[in-house]
Amino acid sequence: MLEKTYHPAEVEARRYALWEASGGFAADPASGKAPYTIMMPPPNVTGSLHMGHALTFTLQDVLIRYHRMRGRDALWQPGTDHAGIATEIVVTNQLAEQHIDKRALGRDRFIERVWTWKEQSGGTIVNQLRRLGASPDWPRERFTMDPALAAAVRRVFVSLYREGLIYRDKRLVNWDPEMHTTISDLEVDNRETSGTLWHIRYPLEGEPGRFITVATTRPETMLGDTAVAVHPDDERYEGLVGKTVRLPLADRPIPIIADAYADPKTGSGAVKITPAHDFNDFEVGRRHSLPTINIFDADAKLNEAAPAAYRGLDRFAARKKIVADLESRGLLEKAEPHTLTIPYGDRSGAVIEPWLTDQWFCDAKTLAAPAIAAVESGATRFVPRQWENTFFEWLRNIQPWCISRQLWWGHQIPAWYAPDGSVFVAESEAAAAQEAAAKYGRAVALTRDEDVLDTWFSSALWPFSTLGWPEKTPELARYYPGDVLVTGFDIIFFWVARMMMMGLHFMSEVPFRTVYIHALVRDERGQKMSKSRGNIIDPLVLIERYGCDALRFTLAALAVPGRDIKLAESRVEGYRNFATKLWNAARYAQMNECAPDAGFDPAKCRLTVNRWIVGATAACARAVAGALDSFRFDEAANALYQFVWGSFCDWYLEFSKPILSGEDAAARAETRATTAWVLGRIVHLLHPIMPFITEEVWQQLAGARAGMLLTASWPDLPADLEDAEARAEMEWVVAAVSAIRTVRSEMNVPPGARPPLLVKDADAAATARLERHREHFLRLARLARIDKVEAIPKGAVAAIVEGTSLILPLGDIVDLAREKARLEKEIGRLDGELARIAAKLGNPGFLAKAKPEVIEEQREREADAGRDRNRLKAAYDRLAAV
RNA sequence: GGGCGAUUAGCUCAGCCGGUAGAGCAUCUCGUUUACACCGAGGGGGUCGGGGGUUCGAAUCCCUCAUCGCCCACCA
Repeated sequence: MLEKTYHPAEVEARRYALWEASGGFAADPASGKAPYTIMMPPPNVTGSLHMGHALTFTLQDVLIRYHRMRGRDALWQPGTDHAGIATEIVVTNQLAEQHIDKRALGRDRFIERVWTWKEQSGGTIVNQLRRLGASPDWPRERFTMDPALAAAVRRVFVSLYREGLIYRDKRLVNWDPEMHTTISDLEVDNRETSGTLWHIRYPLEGEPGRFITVATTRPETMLGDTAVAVHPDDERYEGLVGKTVRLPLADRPIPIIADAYADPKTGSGAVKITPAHDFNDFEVGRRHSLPTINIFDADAKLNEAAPAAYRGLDRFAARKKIVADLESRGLLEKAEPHTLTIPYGDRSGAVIEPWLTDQWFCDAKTLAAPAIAAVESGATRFVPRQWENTFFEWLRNIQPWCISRQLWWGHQIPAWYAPDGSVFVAESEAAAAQEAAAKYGRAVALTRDEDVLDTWFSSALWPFSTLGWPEKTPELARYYPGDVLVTGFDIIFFWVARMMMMGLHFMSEVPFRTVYIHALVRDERGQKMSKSRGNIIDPLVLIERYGCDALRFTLAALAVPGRDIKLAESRVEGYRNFATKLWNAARYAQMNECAPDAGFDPAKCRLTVNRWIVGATAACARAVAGALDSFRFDEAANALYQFVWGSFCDWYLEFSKPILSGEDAAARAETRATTAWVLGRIVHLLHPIMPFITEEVWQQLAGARAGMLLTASWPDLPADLEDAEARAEMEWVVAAVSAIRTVRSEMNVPPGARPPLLVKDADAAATARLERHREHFLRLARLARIDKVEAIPKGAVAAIVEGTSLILPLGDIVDLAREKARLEKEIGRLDGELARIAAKLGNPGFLAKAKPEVIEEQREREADAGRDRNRLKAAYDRLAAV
């Protein structure tokens, strides 16, 4: 017997353990079924579940459960990411709390610490995924630093290096002076800030008293200036080009050059050029073969290239001092407020410094071309489609990808240097040594490159490295390419684009056919959830409060394509109520001995209600499958909600009551079997979204022999179960009952009173229907506190007038005055409608241009309204005569 | 500076290949009916952001303005 209330926590723990132990999550390469693959975006190994995870993993789990039920060999490949910089920051901070300095500890011992931390906390996120009901193939779980995945990384690196697609170069990079590492353009967070624009006078050499004024937001970088640029067409500076200025403070001569980069409309029109510390200036410097003077060290403190007075100062302290010194020398023309964007490291929060260093780069432009082509050709398609533009936009303007990081935690770059600086890139030290020996004719001492690779380099390989690549495994042949990638738009660049590039390059095939991009989860006011705002909703708290199924259903119902999700807790509560409703419906079925009957054939039902609910179930199944096939999780959820609550519970179960307590044994049996059958279909259809409660209900109703829903078959119901006749009849009854209820509430019947209700002017068909469903009418009418429902044939008006209460066909009232007023109003409304329709039908434009069926529809509407109007007028006249 | 999205009932949102405005929550009224008060029945509440256009007809298509949000960008 089902308990009186549903206890999510207990059921979830028990059911999950049974599922996992059953092996039902596992893909089976030997099954002979068509594969269906989803690569799980690996969460950070040290992370914990937030609402974004809850959304993305719920949607993935819905898809994987659905397709598993549809008979596919479903592989949901799980795993975690080592998250280089994020993890290194966490562990470094932990060490700092224990007053341990990372550098003092040394590389090897630091990495040991990280592995220890990973062992301790690495299980958190995967266990939280279990709380969410996720059903990936756990035994296949991978970690981006697994030996096999590390081998794949080395193979890819070496291979791209030999093709010339990975190279070492000295360029300006984004340098994080706190973490002491480079980061890629994508990891830079540009924030608008209010600052100051300083106008500085640079004295012209040999012309005392003459200056050229430059404007800058970063005066400290002037110490690295190697030119001043003006626009070639700028008349103000005609004649100055080619002259020399004396760079203040540094006291160096630098040339005035002409370059179109200088915008006459901006600042003073003359711009200082600091090739070593500004991306634009770097380009200008290249064009004019200017020297680059690097004035910062790795901490972004001024180095020995700066005048002695500034050496060792932090860049911000130096700025203050330089501004003060310029002012005291009368070289500061003015300082004005100015908004500018300042680059921050998205992980460390430090202000990023453009810095000239040797780094490893990946030729993203070359790799991007096939990725662009694949989306253009439709080999991979985005849902919603509009994200393809975002994808194209970025890939078409892609810059070289800086892949080296000066971190310790990550895949160390497989490059070794000989004493003369020659580099040997190989998959192992032995192989590098061999190459070196071949070159020098003797063994030489090699030192390995200290740097590690960008985290996203290894995650870019995820779709094939997890399947065993570069080995030719059966899994690789079977599960690549994946069917769908589910992820948020925020990592289209970081991850999706790079998987496309690597997948196409190494597998000659896209990594996935469809990319489903979901929105961000925000709070109910539309704010992004963040720790600093304090508006984080913890999915685990919601799970504890309302149950996992309620949370999953909420996320599915709110997953409207292309729109952010504003999560209101009241929604979760509402769907918790929905779960309770389902539970109680199951209890009702159980109390009434509605047991599943293997011999039940839904096509053979005789009672109208049963034929109707069978058809409605089939329609619901069709709607849910159609919605899930097109990633409309919201439509699937809503179709189920409406059907279960609106059709099954509100109408069907109420209808079943008089039958089940009635005399007709055959009708009782059929209704019991139908109820059990429909409930069975419901838990199947609902299972992908609400796995726990459906499994529990199914197991308790059908018994263990029936097998788990997890591995059950999707109920594809034949369309011919949808019985138009039964549906029409039920629609009539539903409309009739609704009308009766309305009437009752409009009659102002005192509380507690149970008036009779007379259905007036009933024609033969209506009378027959009312008789056929008499018990149902009575039962449902009693819900409206009405005890007697009678049909009164046409013409029996006198009886009505003497009666206590009555209604017109499907719902009008009776107290004479009220009734007259109501009729007047209704007739007026119909007159208005008739006038509008007549105007329409008298409009030549309408007749000429509207579709024939629309015109026909208007004619029918006119005829209906006309009939209604005449009937009401007749009724009114009769009432008026009384 | 470019691009994208949003603006519909008090709140959160559907509807948008044009044809009489919908749901959930909230609110109000009624209700001890043998699954469920995490319930049932019913009601009130919207000139679909403003303006213009196309059309017989626009929440739905086009233009424009306003407000909000996001992404990208090298502007001193």
